[in-house]
Amino acid sequence: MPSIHDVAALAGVSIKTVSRVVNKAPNVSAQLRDRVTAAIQQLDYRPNQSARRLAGGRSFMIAFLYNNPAPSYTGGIQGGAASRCRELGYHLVVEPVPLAGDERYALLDRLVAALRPDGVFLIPPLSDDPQMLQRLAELKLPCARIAGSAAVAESFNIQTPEKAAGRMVADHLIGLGHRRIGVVAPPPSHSAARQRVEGFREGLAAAGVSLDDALCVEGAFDFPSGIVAGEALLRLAQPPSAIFATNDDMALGVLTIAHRLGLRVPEDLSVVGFDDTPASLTAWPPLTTVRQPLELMGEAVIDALVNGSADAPDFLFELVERDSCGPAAG
Amino acid sequence: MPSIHDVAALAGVSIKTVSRVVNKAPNVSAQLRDRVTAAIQQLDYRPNQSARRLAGGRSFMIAFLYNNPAPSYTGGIQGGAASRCRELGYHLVVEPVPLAGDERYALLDRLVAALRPDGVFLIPPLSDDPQMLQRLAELKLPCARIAGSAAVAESFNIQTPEKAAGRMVADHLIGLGHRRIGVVAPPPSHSAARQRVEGFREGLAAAGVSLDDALCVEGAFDFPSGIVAGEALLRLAQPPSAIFATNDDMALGVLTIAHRLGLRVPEDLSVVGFDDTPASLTAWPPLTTVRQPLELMGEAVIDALVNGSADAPDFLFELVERDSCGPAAG
DNA sequence: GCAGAGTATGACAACGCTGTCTTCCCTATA
DNA sequence: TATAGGGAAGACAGCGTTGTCATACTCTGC
Repeated sequence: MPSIHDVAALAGVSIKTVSRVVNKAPNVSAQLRDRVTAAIQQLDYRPNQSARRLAGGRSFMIAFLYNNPAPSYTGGIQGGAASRCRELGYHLVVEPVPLAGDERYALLDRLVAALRPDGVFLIPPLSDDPQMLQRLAELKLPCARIAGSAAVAESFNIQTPEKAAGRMVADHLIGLGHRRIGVVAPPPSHSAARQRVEGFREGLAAAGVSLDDALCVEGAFDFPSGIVAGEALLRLAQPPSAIFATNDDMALGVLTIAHRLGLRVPEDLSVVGFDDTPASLTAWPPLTTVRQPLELMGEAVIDALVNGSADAPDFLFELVERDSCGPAAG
Repeated sequence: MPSIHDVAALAGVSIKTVSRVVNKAPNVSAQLRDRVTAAIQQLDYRPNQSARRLAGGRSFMIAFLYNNPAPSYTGGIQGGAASRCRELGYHLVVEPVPLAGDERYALLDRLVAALRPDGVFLIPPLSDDPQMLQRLAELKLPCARIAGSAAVAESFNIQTPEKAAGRMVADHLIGLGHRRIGVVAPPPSHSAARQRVEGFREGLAAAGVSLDDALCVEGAFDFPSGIVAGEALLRLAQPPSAIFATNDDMALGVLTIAHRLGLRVPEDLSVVGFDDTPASLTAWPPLTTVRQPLELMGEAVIDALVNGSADAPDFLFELVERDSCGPAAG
C-alpha cells in the first residue's frame, strides 16, 4: 500500500504538496498538480482514513442509526445513503438502536468516542426522539434526520411531503366516488406519518366530506394492528366503502380481515396503503399505495451532512395504482 | 474527550501500561490494573479507533458487502451482525455492491485502501462470486460468508442446512398426501439455494416419489418469475397438487397466478415458500414457508471473523406452517 | 550467593496524514 | 530602485495509539 511519502518521492515534491492536491487545497501550481496527480494514478494511492482522521478532524464516517422494524424502508434509505457516501468518499456505519431506554445513550456515547463520526443519520421513528436529539446536540454532532418533527437547532431535518401525500390519497378515493372512508392512523410516536392523516382530512374537506372520528382508528404500524383496526371499521353498522391505512403493513391487515369477512376487494372495499413495501406488490389483490423515493431521501441526507446545508430537493411521493381500489359501489 | 495520556497521568503510570490494560495484555500487576481501570472509569475513557488502527494493525471495522435485493433477508443478517459487532467493540460498515462487472473490484480496492477493515462479510449471492473471493484472497483480507459453495482457502464459510430444509419441506408435503409436486427452482447463480432442491428431491425419493423434470421450472428468485413459473406448472395437462417455490417472492407469484386462475389455496393447490419474509405472513392466504435464523447467522459470521475460527453453531431452519398448505385432494 | 530466567514497567519511535509556520520568489506600486 | 504583498512550496510538529526495546526487579535452582 503506497503512502503519501511514496507519492511525494515519485513526483519529486513534499508530502504537504501531495496533501494539498489530494484535498483540492489552493496554492498549488498547475504543473505540480499534474505531476502529483500522475504519481497518484501510477501508484494507485488512496489516503488512509485513519491517519486522516487522526491528523485532521474528520473521520469520513457517518453513523446510520435505526430502529425501524420495516426492512424495506430502512434498506431503501440505507442503500441510497451508502452509495452517496461512496461517491463522496465517506463510509456508512450502521447501528441498530434498541428501543429500550437508557441503553441508547450509552450506545451513542460509545459510538462517538470510538468512531467520532462526522455525522449521524436518523430515520423515523428515531428522528422524533427528543432525548436522542438532545444528546446528539450536547455531543456537538452534526445530525440529519428524515421527517423529524421536533425542531432542534444544529440538526438538518429533511422534510418529506407527508401532508401532500395524504391529500393525494384523499383525492384519489374521492375521485373514485367514495364518501364514507375509514382511516387507520399511526401511533402518536410516528409524528411524521400523522401528517398523512392531516393531508387526508384536508383532501376530504375540499370535497365537502368531513372525516368522521368514528371512522378514524389508531393502529400500531404493524400487520396485526391493521387486522384489528380493519375489523373495527368493517363491523360498524355503516362500514366505510374505502379504507386508507397509513402504512402498508396495516393496509395488508385490512386486506386480510376483508378476505376473512368475505368482502371482495375492490368491489366491496377499496384499500390504500403507504410505503410501497415489497409485500404490497405481492399481496392479493396488489395494493394501491404511496411510493416514497427512499434512495433519493437517503442521498439527500448524506448531502446535507457532508455539505453542511439542507437544501434538499422536493421529493416526489407517488401514488402507485394497483388493484385494491375501485369505484364506490352504488 | 480524554486520551490515554490523561488516564496514565491520573493513574500515575505510563501510557503503555494503560494500553496493556485496555488490550488485556499480560504482565500487568493486579494493583496497577485496578488503578488504571478505576482511572478509565472515572474519566470515561474510550480508545480512539483511528489511532489504534494507525498504530496497530486492526481497524475494528468489518465490511458488510451485499447485493441481495431482498431487504428482509439482508436486514435480518445485518441486524444480527451489527449487534454482535457492538458487543465485541467492532463496527459494521455497509457497502451495497453493484451487480455489474468490474466496478465491484474497484469498489473493493477503494474500500480496503481507505478503511482496511479487519474482515469482510459476504452474503448470498455475493458469497458465491468466485472472482470476488479471489480478489479478497489476494488482498489477504479475512473473509466470512454465508452459504457459499466454492471452497476458497482463507475464508470462513458458514454453512446452512439448505439440504435438510428442502428435505423438511418434502416430508411436510408428502405427509399431507401430495404426490405430484412442482418445484420452482433458483437460478444457477444461487448455488446454496439449489441445495434446497436437492434435499427436496431426496425427501420425495424417500417416499418413493421421483421428481418429474417436467415439474421442475427455474425461476429468477423474484415475484414476476414466480408468476411465470407457476403458470407454466398450473397449465400443465396434469398440474401438480402442490408447489414448492425455493423462495418467498416466487411462492407469492405462484399464489398470485393461482388466484388469477381461480384456484383455491390450499384446497386446490398447496404452496410452500422459503425465507419467511414479511410478505409471506401478510399474503392471502398466509404462506407456509421456511424460516432461517438470520440474526444468529449474522452473529456467527462476526464471531468467525473476530475469533478467526469457524465453529459455527448448527442453525435450525424451521418450517412455519401457515394456511397455504392443505391435504391433497381426493 | 549468584547466574539465568522470567515478570513488570516504561521510554521512545513509528503509523500516515494535516495544521501551522517559515521560506522563497515573483509582481505591483511608489 | 526599494518595498510591501501575496502566491507557491516545504519543514516540522503533532494527532492517540501500539510495537519494540531497554530496564529494573523477583524468583528459581544449585
